Amino acid sequence: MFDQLHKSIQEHVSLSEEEWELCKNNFRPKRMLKRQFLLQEGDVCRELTFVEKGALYSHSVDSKGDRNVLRFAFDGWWMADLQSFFTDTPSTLNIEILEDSELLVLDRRNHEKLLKAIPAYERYHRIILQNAYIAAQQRLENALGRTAEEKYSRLLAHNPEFMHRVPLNLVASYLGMSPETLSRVRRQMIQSS
Amino acid sequence: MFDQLHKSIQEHVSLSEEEWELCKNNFRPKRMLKRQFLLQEGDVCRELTFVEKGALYSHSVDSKGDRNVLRFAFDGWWMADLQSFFTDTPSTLNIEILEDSELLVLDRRNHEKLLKAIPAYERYHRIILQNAYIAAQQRLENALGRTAEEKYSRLLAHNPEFMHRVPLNLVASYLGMSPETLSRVRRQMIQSS
DNA sequence: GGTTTTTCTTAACGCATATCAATGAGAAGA
DNA sequence: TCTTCTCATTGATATGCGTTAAGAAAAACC
Repeated sequence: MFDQLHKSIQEHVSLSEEEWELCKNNFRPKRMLKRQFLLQEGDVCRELTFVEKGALYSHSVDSKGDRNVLRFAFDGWWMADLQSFFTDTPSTLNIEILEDSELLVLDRRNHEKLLKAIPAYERYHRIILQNAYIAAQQRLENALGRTAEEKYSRLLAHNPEFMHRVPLNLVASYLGMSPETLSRVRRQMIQSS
Repeated sequence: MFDQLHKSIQEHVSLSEEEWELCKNNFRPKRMLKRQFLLQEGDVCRELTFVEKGALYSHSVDSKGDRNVLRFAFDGWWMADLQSFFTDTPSTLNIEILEDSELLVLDRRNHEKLLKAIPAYERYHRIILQNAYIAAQQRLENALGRTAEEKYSRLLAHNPEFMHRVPLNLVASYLGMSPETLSRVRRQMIQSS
């Protein structure tokens, strides 16, 4: 039930047995089914979510009513709207379940309790934020000023797993292109190989 | 010389007098002039840079030889290629000085020393990474699937200071559009107001 | 197994934005 | 002051990608 979380933390820092007990007791397990919403636009994001098993994605809806996929999260990843979570303001995002999932959720009071109580827990969060920030920068680099084909190639190179677990129309939105364009790019790349 | 850094840290955490002394003694002041490069593509980014006063920007050069602006940094902001810094691998980015600047630089050994020695320093870094990550997510949200006019409007709403300190062609690149398009968008918005 | 729903592909057409080319306006430097 | 850069603007043309619409394929459901 807590395997992935334990693994994720141990990859970056080491916790004593007691610290780990304290830590995991603050999380609440939660199962959710495909198509359910973990967070709806307008609600405050009150919990950090760790994905033990499953798949989620966050998206915003723009003025034309189109979905824009912001990110995905799979086994061992975190998901939340940090902006809403830390400022206690309504979220502009939706978080939807893609595959039936086992989640671990942690509210802000418990998160802050752990940050204060366990220095290694704060270090763990610094490190994963560091990595998340680096990934976000690289995604920006790939999103700005690139052709549809380049974006798709880079996705294949860096996140091939997306193609197996996520419908193509969501991948297209994640890449900032229409499903039709992604389809055309894929055909061209298959033919010329 | 260390005013901005002191202010930035105090805004998020509190350091004792000794801790602050220890902290600041690990930074090295550095002056740089407009057009100089703080980091060149291919070199390893060996230092975190804090901008006491001035302006910088980072950019990558794509396959067609075009510059893509990744971000700017002004008084009180940090700048580095974290990917390169933490993995000790060659950077794909250039960091160039926009205005004559006073910088404070910190190498990795000293950074890690401070992280270990001063818990509040690690907390400070967790918090600014959190904020940087939130900003990066919002920038992605604004970059994907928006028209040129929407992108510019949102920049005016959220980062109006960019327009005063940065040439328009760099702003255009930051927004992922050509300078000509930015120019036209601006004209239309002036006329219709 | 068959029906319904969702996802994916394909083609025709149009538009937003890039590109190309030229001019103008400041700022920097001699 | 004059010259030289850099940066910004504008118009003409080209094009990549979105949009629309239809159908095919695959998955979900009964």
